[in-house]
Amino acid sequence: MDLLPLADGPTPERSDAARNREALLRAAQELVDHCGTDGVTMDAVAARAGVGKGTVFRRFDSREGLMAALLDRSETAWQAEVISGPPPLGPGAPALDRLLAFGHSRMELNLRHARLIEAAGRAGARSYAAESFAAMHMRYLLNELGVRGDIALLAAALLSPLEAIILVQQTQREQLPLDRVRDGWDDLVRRVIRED
Amino acid sequence: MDLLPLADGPTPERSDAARNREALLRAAQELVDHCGTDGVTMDAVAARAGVGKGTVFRRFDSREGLMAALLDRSETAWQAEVISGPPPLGPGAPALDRLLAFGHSRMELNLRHARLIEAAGRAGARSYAAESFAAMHMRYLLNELGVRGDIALLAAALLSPLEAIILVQQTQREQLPLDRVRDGWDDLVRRVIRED
DNA sequence: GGCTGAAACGGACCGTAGTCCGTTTTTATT
DNA sequence: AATAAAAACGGACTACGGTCCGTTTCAGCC
Repeated sequence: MDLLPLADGPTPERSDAARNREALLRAAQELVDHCGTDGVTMDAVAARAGVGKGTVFRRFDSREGLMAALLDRSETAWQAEVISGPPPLGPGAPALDRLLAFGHSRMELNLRHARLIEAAGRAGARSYAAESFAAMHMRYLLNELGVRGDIALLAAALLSPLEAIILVQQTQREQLPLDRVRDGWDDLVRRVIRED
Repeated sequence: MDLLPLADGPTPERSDAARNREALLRAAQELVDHCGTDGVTMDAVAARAGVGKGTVFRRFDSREGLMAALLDRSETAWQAEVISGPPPLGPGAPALDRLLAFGHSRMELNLRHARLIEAAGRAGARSYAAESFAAMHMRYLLNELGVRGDIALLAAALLSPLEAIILVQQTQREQLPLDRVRDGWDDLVRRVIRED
């Protein structure tokens, strides 16, 4: 028999490629921290990582892809909290409490990374995609609550107002206090899930 | 006494400026029609309108601003329908019927202009801004329905799922039938407005 | 170690958004 | 009609995202 592993998916990354990916992410993060999102030019990232510009594009496809990769780190950490962190965000609390905590937490996360999310454009569309973790978890919680109806669309409806672009509009341009926005979302949730 | 008119706002536009604005909008629209949104480069628009590139930026600030100006025309037509068109979108129908018609109509509009809206970026943020016509009308209808609570936020919550970026995700990437998305929104509305 | 093919690299190059400033046009005034 | 200030114009110029392709490096095999 041969030693080919059974479908290990796409070819594993070559060592220099992996090294450069790390260096590039590092460099990009540092640029975000020191110079803000606008300071993250592809040339600057390449230079700081000590590689050629072509390499940046080879690894991340586009500036948006690079931004999305940056986002992905905090997204992963957040997912871990939802899956196995302390309640009420993590498991152990009643479903409604978890749902509200989920929304509040998502709200904070999206606001904190608003500029990065914007810069990631469509590549940063990680909330509202049905296959996204956030959408799946939202559907799960709605199910737990015994909500009837088109769960997928209800989940999307509850996630939409948590999108960074909406929250920035409300809290920054319209100067609504975050508390009020949060309470408004809670109210929305209660209206959506209540029985007749 | 002097003849200064009482605050006629910002200086009126000079004749050549007005002429060029028209020519530019025309040129941009033609480029959208013939070459798609991507074909609308600032150089192409300037060339087709027979003016210099600097003029395009002077009139519209940025590519996003130009796209937003294009959008503004259909937006205005739509507003006219809502304000004075035939029911149920226009006045004369029961508030709930108007609200549902409003959502369906907005959904179609946003989907039809999805690419333009994306290209307009933040300048195309005409739906979810509280001062926007759509938000104001939504608040008005919710009031008519006697809905209690934070009307401004409820309006935003009902408008968010109608954003082009969400609808494109649902109908194109996830291949949900438009009917289903529409029904989902109707369901959301009924849940939100119903009394306890 | 040496070979080989595939993968990765790098940086010159291209297209486009946006800026800048010297020149031209408009409009109000006399 | 002449004049002058303000506004608008135009196109060369810059910076950045993205591509291309000749060169280099890696990994598996003898």
